[in-house]
Amino acid sequence: LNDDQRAAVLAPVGATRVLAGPGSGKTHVLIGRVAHLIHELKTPPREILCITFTNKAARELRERLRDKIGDAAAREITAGTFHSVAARMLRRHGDRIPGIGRTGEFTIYDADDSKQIVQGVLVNKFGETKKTAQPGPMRNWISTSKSCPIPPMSHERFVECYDEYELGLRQANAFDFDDLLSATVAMLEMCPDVRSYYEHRWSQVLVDEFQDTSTTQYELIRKLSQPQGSVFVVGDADQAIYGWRGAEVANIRTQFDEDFKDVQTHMLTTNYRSTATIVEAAQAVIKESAFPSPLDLVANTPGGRDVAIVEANDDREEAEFIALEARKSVKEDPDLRYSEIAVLYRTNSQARVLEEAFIRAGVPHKVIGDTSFYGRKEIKDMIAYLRVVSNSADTVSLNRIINTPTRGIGNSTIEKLSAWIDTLPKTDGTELLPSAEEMGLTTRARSAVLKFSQLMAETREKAKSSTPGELLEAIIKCTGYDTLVQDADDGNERWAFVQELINLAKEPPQDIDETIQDRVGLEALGSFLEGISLLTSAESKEEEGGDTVKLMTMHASKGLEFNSVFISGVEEGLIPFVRNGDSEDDQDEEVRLFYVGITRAKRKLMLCHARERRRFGQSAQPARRSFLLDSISAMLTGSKKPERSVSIPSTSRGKAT
DNA sequence: GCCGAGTGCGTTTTT
DNA sequence: CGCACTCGGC
Ligand SMILES: Nc1ncnc2c1ncn2[C@@H]1O[C@H](COP(=O)(O)OP(=O)(O)OP(=O)(O)O)[C@@H](O)[C@H]1O
Repeated sequence: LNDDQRAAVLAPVGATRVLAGPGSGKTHVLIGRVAHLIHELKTPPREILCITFTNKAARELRERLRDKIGDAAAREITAGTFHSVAARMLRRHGDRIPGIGRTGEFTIYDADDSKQIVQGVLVNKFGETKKTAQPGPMRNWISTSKSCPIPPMSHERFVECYDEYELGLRQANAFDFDDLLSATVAMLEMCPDVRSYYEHRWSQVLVDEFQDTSTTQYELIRKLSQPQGSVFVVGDADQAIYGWRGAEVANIRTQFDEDFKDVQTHMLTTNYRSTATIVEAAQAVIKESAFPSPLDLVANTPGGRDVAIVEANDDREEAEFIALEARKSVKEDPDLRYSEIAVLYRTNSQARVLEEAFIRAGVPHKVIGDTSFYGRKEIKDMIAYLRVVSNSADTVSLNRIINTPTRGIGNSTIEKLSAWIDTLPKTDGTELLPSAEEMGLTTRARSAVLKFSQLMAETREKAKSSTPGELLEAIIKCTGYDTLVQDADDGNERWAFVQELINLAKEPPQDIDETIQDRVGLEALGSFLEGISLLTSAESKEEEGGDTVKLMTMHASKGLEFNSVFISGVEEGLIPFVRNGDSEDDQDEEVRLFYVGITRAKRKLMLCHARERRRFGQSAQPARRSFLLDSISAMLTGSKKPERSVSIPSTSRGKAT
């Protein structure tokens, strides 16, 4: 550690703010701080809470702490994202919130699940038809008004729908993503005993990537850091890139200073990651920001010819260049591994061309942030089964699987069934399935329903002594889902996905602390489902994915570092991304995003752009290189290290048209 | 209930 | 262009 880093680590207990430029070693400081708390200040490890941006970052933090503070202590520390930590708090104590109407088995609803609830509201309460209902915009509005301190304009109808939606969630014993944070804050406000518990449970709170915290998250930190006000936040306003989803840069800039007592601020400005040329390029970019932070970054490594601007004729050639260049650099440098190379882009849609090029070139690669696995029908079905077992009130999931595979419970039966349920006295929903005896259905439909409810009852019984994986295997067998999948045309492929999920469900659960946990039973099932709901784009099925080039958005690259970085599509309109009705703040965030991308590179940076790019499918649109490259290019030519400008000649690669 | 053909629409970033 | 979703025929 250098002097500044050490000073931050050794800061007295209280409110500490560390402004850490890219590559300045904020991870080291965080780890050093935890070790200091434990070793010097004798903080019990279990009283330490670390909030990270992804769960992967949390695991890595714990891993690196293991060497410093030992295995036992590392396990006891709580480390996770805001959402994971909040979910955990709600499971344990959420039922104490007056009128909350949820149990510890609540399901976490993602945007799709929420949309289903909204759809139900629009159709059943607002007289919309299945076709006319537009749940999407309504759900977005609800979500923003939940997480926004100043709710957006509210039409009457929205407010009414909001209330019905809330009711729907409650009846389903579910929270949506936004609720996880707001309900937790409400819990701490309304339940003094719970608040007191957590204040003692976590006496030391540390937050990474503080520049991207939302108002609600900040509120949570304020509450948890009481009564000592002992909180250690680390971040960099220049790397704030999540304003569009409610993050407030003001939290790190000014709010923290105002709200906490005697704040000590430390600045880390030595960049240990990148060569001087890369740091200069980054600075040339952040100069374009209207509100740069006061940090003045200094490189620790001399620069060379390690930044290049590359022009290609079109997006395909750009992609091909990147794939071949990646292969070449690994061939030429025996120390360079594919996993030390990253390709960054602005939009996920760019991944396709790039991936195609990597496949053609035979270069091992992995697209990070690809959530299509969990979007697959068979995977969603399996998860829905598990959810219903875990939380029988989960109507969205129940609707999904009640007739999958088909078992004679069609739409009309479901309608009659739910009409019948509405006539029943309100229950908490848990008795919903087993008591299907007296409803007015045909004998056939009734026996189908009874058989199903019996199946679910048995499965729930089995869940008490099974791991999620074993349970899943049992469900697949007794529902006949295996034959359903295997008999399909693409059965083998789809069955492989199911197998993958089973394997995942057999792995030991990963939690925000690693103290002993049951591997069987309903609680283990709940953890498994929660883990899936709260997966971040950084996490994937096969961890890390071996020695492969990583393809991801610049957003997903936050906090990572690579020997070589390619940035694809540095063109007007794409980087920085321009949409109509953009505010100045929005454009500033685009500049910061590019800054984040650039500063991921350790030794080599290639900024690529194409002269034309296919938008979606059809016409190739002409493209100009981004103005953000102008200052970099000027800086490269101005110095003694001339820009290694590469232009790719048109290839004669025949397009079979 | 299932499957295939046809239609319409979309690309900003994600917990 | 590719996909998600609908509708009509079986
Ligand atoms: N005192 C030091 N001496 C040498 N190398 C260091 C020192 N501190 C940090 N590093 C190295 O600097 C690199 C960047 O560290 P780290 O990942 O913590 O950056 P960071 O501050 O989190 O950056 P960012 O904000 O961009 O994510 C790492 O490779 C780390 O090993």
